[in-house]
Amino acid sequence: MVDESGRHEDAYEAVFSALAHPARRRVLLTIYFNGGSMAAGEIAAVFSHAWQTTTRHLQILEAAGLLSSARDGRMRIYHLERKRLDLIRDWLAHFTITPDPTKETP
Amino acid sequence: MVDESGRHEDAYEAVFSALAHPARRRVLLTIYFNGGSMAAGEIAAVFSHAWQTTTRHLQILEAAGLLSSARDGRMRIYHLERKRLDLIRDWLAHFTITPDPTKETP
DNA sequence: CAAATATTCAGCATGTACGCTGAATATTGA
DNA sequence: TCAATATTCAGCGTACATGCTGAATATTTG
Repeated sequence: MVDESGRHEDAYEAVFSALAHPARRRVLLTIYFNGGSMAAGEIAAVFSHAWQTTTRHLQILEAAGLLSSARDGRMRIYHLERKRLDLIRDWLAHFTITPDPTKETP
Repeated sequence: MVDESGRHEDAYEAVFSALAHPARRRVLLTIYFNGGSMAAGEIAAVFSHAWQTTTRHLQILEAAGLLSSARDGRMRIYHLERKRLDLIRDWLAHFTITPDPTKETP
Protein backbone atom coordinates (compact mmCIF):
# COMPACT_ATOMS: atom_id res chain seq x y z
CA MET A 1 0.00 0.00 0.00
CA VAL A 2 1.43 3.33 -1.11
CA ASP A 3 -0.02 6.72 -0.31
CA GLU A 4 -0.49 9.72 -2.62
CA SER A 5 3.06 10.95 -2.09
CA GLY A 6 4.47 7.58 -3.10
CA ARG A 7 5.58 6.76 0.42
CA HIS A 8 4.89 3.31 1.78
CA GLU A 9 2.22 3.69 4.45
CA ASP A 10 3.12 0.89 6.73
CA ALA A 11 0.52 -0.83 8.84
CA TYR A 12 2.43 -0.10 12.02
CA GLU A 13 2.38 3.59 11.25
CA ALA A 14 -1.39 3.56 10.64
CA VAL A 15 -2.11 1.65 13.85
CA PHE A 16 0.26 3.51 16.15
CA SER A 17 -0.86 6.88 14.74
CA ALA A 18 -4.49 5.92 15.22
CA LEU A 19 -3.84 4.99 18.83
CA ALA A 20 -1.86 8.17 19.49
CA HIS A 21 -5.03 10.24 19.93
CA PRO A 22 -6.84 9.93 23.28
CA ALA A 23 -10.28 10.24 21.67
CA ARG A 24 -9.53 7.33 19.34
CA ARG A 25 -8.28 5.11 22.15
CA ARG A 26 -11.45 5.97 24.02
CA VAL A 27 -13.58 5.06 21.00
CA LEU A 28 -12.06 1.59 20.93
CA LEU A 29 -12.59 1.04 24.65
CA THR A 30 -16.13 2.39 24.45
CA ILE A 31 -17.06 -0.01 21.66
CA TYR A 32 -15.32 -2.86 23.44
CA PHE A 33 -17.17 -2.34 26.70
CA ASN A 34 -20.40 -2.07 24.75
CA GLY A 35 -19.93 -5.59 23.44
CA GLY A 36 -17.87 -4.97 20.33
CA SER A 37 -20.31 -3.01 18.14
CA MET A 38 -21.88 0.44 18.24
CA ALA A 39 -23.65 2.88 15.94
CA ALA A 40 -21.70 5.98 14.92
CA GLY A 41 -24.20 8.19 16.73
CA GLU A 42 -23.92 6.27 19.99
CA ILE A 43 -20.15 6.62 19.84
CA ALA A 44 -20.34 10.32 19.01
CA ALA A 45 -22.70 10.86 21.96
CA VAL A 46 -19.90 9.86 24.34
CA PHE A 47 -17.80 12.83 23.27
CA SER A 48 -18.23 16.56 23.69
CA HIS A 49 -16.79 17.07 20.20
CA ALA A 50 -18.95 18.00 17.23
CA TRP A 51 -20.18 14.68 15.81
CA GLN A 52 -18.38 15.36 12.52
CA THR A 53 -15.13 15.35 14.46
CA THR A 54 -15.92 11.88 15.79
CA THR A 55 -16.84 10.75 12.26
CA ARG A 56 -13.29 11.53 11.19
CA HIS A 57 -11.81 9.67 14.13
CA LEU A 58 -13.92 6.66 13.17
CA GLN A 59 -12.65 6.85 9.60
CA ILE A 60 -9.07 6.97 10.78
CA LEU A 61 -9.64 3.94 13.01
CA GLU A 62 -11.28 2.07 10.15
CA ALA A 63 -8.45 2.97 7.75
CA ALA A 64 -6.02 1.57 10.32
CA GLY A 65 -8.00 -1.67 10.38
CA LEU A 66 -9.00 -1.26 14.02
CA LEU A 67 -12.69 -0.92 13.16
CA SER A 68 -14.92 -2.24 10.41
CA SER A 69 -18.33 -0.85 9.56
CA ALA A 70 -21.62 -1.72 7.89
CA ARG A 71 -24.79 0.22 7.17
CA ASP A 72 -27.83 -0.88 9.12
CA GLY A 73 -30.83 1.10 7.94
CA ARG A 74 -30.05 4.74 8.49
CA MET A 75 -27.32 3.94 10.97
CA ARG A 76 -23.75 2.86 10.51
CA ILE A 77 -22.54 0.19 12.88
CA TYR A 78 -18.86 0.15 13.77
CA HIS A 79 -17.34 -3.11 14.89
CA LEU A 80 -14.12 -3.47 16.85
CA GLU A 81 -11.43 -5.50 15.08
CA ARG A 82 -9.62 -6.85 18.10
CA LYS A 83 -7.31 -9.01 16.02
CA ARG A 84 -5.73 -5.90 14.55
CA LEU A 85 -4.27 -5.10 17.96
CA ASP A 86 -2.08 -8.16 17.58
CA LEU A 87 0.00 -6.15 15.16
CA ILE A 88 1.24 -4.15 18.14
CA ARG A 89 1.95 -7.24 20.17
CA ASP A 90 3.92 -8.55 17.20
CA TRP A 91 6.01 -5.41 17.08
CA LEU A 92 6.65 -5.49 20.81
CA ALA A 93 7.78 -9.10 20.48
CA HIS A 94 10.92 -7.87 18.69
CA PHE A 95 12.15 -6.72 22.07
CA THR A 96 11.86 -10.07 23.79
CA ILE A 97 14.50 -11.91 21.77
CA THR A 98 18.02 -11.50 23.13
CA PRO A 99 19.73 -10.07 20.06
CA ASP A 100 23.46 -10.59 20.70
CA PRO A 101 24.65 -11.76 24.12
CA THR A 102 28.23 -10.53 23.46
CA LYS A 103 26.96 -6.95 23.41
CA GLU A 104 24.57 -7.33 26.36
CA THR A 105 24.91 -4.58 28.92
CA PRO A 106 25.11 -6.08 32.45
CA MET B 1 2.10 16.52 33.73
CA VAL B 2 0.39 19.34 31.84
CA ASP B 3 1.65 20.86 28.60
CA GLU B 4 1.83 24.54 27.63
CA SER B 5 -1.81 24.61 26.50
CA GLY B 6 -2.99 23.27 29.86
CA ARG B 7 -3.95 19.90 28.37
CA HIS B 8 -2.95 16.77 30.20
CA GLU B 9 -0.26 15.07 28.15
CA ASP B 10 -0.97 11.51 28.96
CA ALA B 11 1.79 8.92 28.91
CA TYR B 12 -0.08 6.78 26.40
CA GLU B 13 -0.24 9.67 24.00
CA ALA B 14 3.49 10.32 24.31
CA VAL B 15 4.41 6.68 23.80
CA PHE B 16 2.00 5.91 20.97
CA SER B 17 2.91 9.15 19.17
CA ALA B 18 6.59 8.37 19.54
CA LEU B 19 6.08 4.93 18.03
CA ALA B 20 3.95 6.28 15.19
CA HIS B 21 7.00 7.38 13.19
CA PRO B 22 8.91 4.67 11.32
CA ALA B 23 12.28 6.29 11.97
CA ARG B 24 11.64 6.28 15.71
CA ARG B 25 10.58 2.65 15.75
CA ARG B 26 13.75 1.88 13.83
CA VAL B 27 15.84 3.79 16.35
CA LEU B 28 14.51 1.62 19.16
CA LEU B 29 15.16 -1.60 17.26
CA THR B 30 18.62 -0.42 16.24
CA ILE B 31 19.60 0.32 19.82
CA TYR B 32 18.08 -2.94 21.00
CA PHE B 33 19.98 -5.05 18.49
CA ASN B 34 23.15 -3.21 19.40
CA GLY B 35 22.85 -4.39 22.99
CA GLY B 36 20.67 -1.66 24.48
CA SER B 37 22.92 1.39 24.26
CA MET B 38 24.31 3.54 21.45
CA ALA B 39 25.89 6.93 20.92
CA ALA B 40 23.75 9.55 19.17
CA GLY B 41 26.16 9.64 16.25
CA GLU B 42 26.07 5.88 15.74
CA ILE B 43 22.29 6.01 15.66
CA ALA B 44 22.25 8.96 13.27
CA ALA B 45 24.65 7.10 10.94
CA VAL B 46 21.97 4.47 10.33
CA PHE B 47 19.68 7.04 8.72
CA SER B 48 19.92 9.06 5.53
CA HIS B 49 18.37 12.02 7.34
CA ALA B 50 20.37 15.04 8.38
CA TRP B 51 21.76 14.16 11.83
CA GLN B 52 19.85 17.06 13.38
CA THR B 53 16.66 15.34 12.31
CA THR B 54 17.68 12.22 14.19
CA THR B 55 18.56 14.34 17.23
CA ARG B 56 14.95 15.46 17.37
CA HIS B 57 13.66 11.92 17.05
CA LEU B 58 15.91 10.92 19.95
CA GLN B 59 14.55 13.78 22.05
CA ILE B 60 10.98 12.72 21.33
CA LEU B 61 11.78 9.14 22.31
CA GLU B 62 13.46 10.32 25.49
CA ALA B 63 10.52 12.60 26.36
CA ALA B 64 8.23 9.60 25.93
CA GLY B 65 10.38 7.66 28.39
CA LEU B 66 11.45 5.11 25.78
CA LEU B 67 15.10 6.19 25.95
CA SER B 68 17.34 7.65 28.61
CA SER B 69 20.64 9.37 27.94
CA ALA B 70 23.91 10.29 29.57
CA ARG B 71 26.95 12.21 28.41
CA ASP B 72 30.11 10.16 27.99
CA GLY B 73 32.94 12.48 27.09
CA ARG B 74 32.01 14.22 23.91
CA MET B 75 29.38 11.65 23.07
CA ARG B 76 25.85 11.17 24.32
CA ILE B 77 24.84 7.61 24.97
CA TYR B 78 21.21 6.71 24.56
CA HIS B 79 19.89 3.74 26.46
CA LEU B 80 16.76 1.81 25.61
CA GLU B 81 14.12 1.78 28.37
CA ARG B 82 12.48 -1.51 27.58
CA LYS B 83 10.24 -1.34 30.64
CA ARG B 84 8.45 1.64 29.15
CA LEU B 85 7.03 -0.61 26.44
CA ASP B 86 5.00 -2.33 29.14
CA LEU B 87 2.75 0.71 29.10
CA ILE B 88 1.48 -0.45 25.73
CA ARG B 89 0.99 -4.01 26.92
CA ASP B 90 -0.99 -2.58 29.84
CA TRP B 91 -3.25 -0.66 27.51
CA LEU B 92 -3.78 -3.68 25.29
CA ALA B 93 -4.72 -5.71 28.35
CA HIS B 94 -7.96 -3.73 28.57
CA PHE B 95 -9.15 -5.73 25.59
CA THR B 96 -8.61 -9.13 27.16
CA ILE B 97 -11.24 -8.85 29.88
CA THR B 98 -14.72 -9.90 28.77
CA PRO B 99 -16.63 -6.73 29.60
CA ASP B 100 -20.28 -7.83 29.63
CA PRO B 101 -21.25 -11.33 28.50
CA THR B 102 -24.90 -10.31 27.95
CA LYS B 103 -23.79 -8.03 25.14
CA GLU B 104 -21.19 -10.40 23.65
CA THR B 105 -21.41 -10.80 19.90
CA PRO B 106 -21.24 -14.50 18.92
C1' DC C 1 -43.58 12.77 -1.65
C1' DA C 2 -42.11 15.47 2.54
C1' DA C 3 -40.14 15.58 6.98
C1' DA C 4 -37.26 13.63 10.34
C1' DT C 5 -33.20 11.05 11.45
C1' DA C 6 -28.37 9.45 10.98
C1' DT C 7 -24.24 10.15 9.04
C1' DT C 8 -20.83 12.01 5.93
C1' DC C 9 -18.52 15.49 2.87
C1' DA C 10 -16.25 19.97 2.04
C1' DG C 11 -13.88 23.64 3.45
C1' DC C 12 -11.66 26.77 7.01
C1' DA C 13 -8.35 28.13 10.86
C1' DT C 14 -4.86 26.97 13.82
C1' DG C 15 -1.29 24.37 15.55
C1' DT C 16 2.12 20.74 15.24
C1' DA C 17 5.33 17.48 12.78
C1' DC C 18 9.25 16.80 10.17
C1' DG C 19 12.44 17.55 6.78
C1' DC C 20 16.14 21.02 5.95
C1' DT C 21 20.36 24.50 6.83
C1' DG C 22 23.41 27.36 9.59
C1' DA C 23 25.13 28.54 14.02
C1' DA C 24 26.21 27.37 18.72
C1' DT C 25 27.92 24.48 22.46
C1' DA C 26 30.81 21.06 24.82
C1' DT C 27 34.67 18.04 25.06
C1' DT C 28 39.07 16.13 23.70
C1' DG C 29 43.81 16.04 21.90
C1' DA C 30 47.96 18.29 19.72
C1' DT D 1 44.90 27.64 23.35
C1' DC D 2 43.41 25.95 18.73
C1' DA D 3 41.43 22.63 15.84
C1' DA D 4 38.75 18.63 15.47
C1' DT D 5 34.88 15.96 16.97
C1' DA D 6 30.12 15.14 18.67
C1' DT D 7 25.91 16.90 19.44
C1' DT D 8 22.32 20.30 20.02
C1' DC D 9 19.74 24.73 19.25
C1' DA D 10 17.20 28.00 16.32
C1' DG D 11 14.62 29.03 12.61
C1' DC D 12 12.38 28.05 7.95
C1' DG D 13 8.87 25.84 4.67
C1' DT D 14 5.61 22.48 3.66
C1' DA D 15 2.37 19.28 4.85
C1' DC D 16 -0.83 17.18 7.87
C1' DA D 17 -3.92 16.90 12.14
C1' DT D 18 -7.81 18.36 14.47
C1' DG D 19 -11.18 21.25 15.98
C1' DC D 20 -15.08 23.83 13.87
C1' DT D 21 -19.49 25.05 10.73
C1' DG D 22 -22.62 24.46 6.86
C1' DA D 23 -24.23 21.65 3.20
C1' DA D 24 -25.09 17.16 1.26
C1' DT D 25 -26.49 12.33 1.24
C1' DA D 26 -29.13 8.21 2.52
C1' DT D 27 -32.87 6.00 4.88
C1' DT D 28 -37.14 5.58 7.30
C1' DT D 29 -41.71 7.22 8.70
C1' DG D 30 -46.12 9.83 8.20
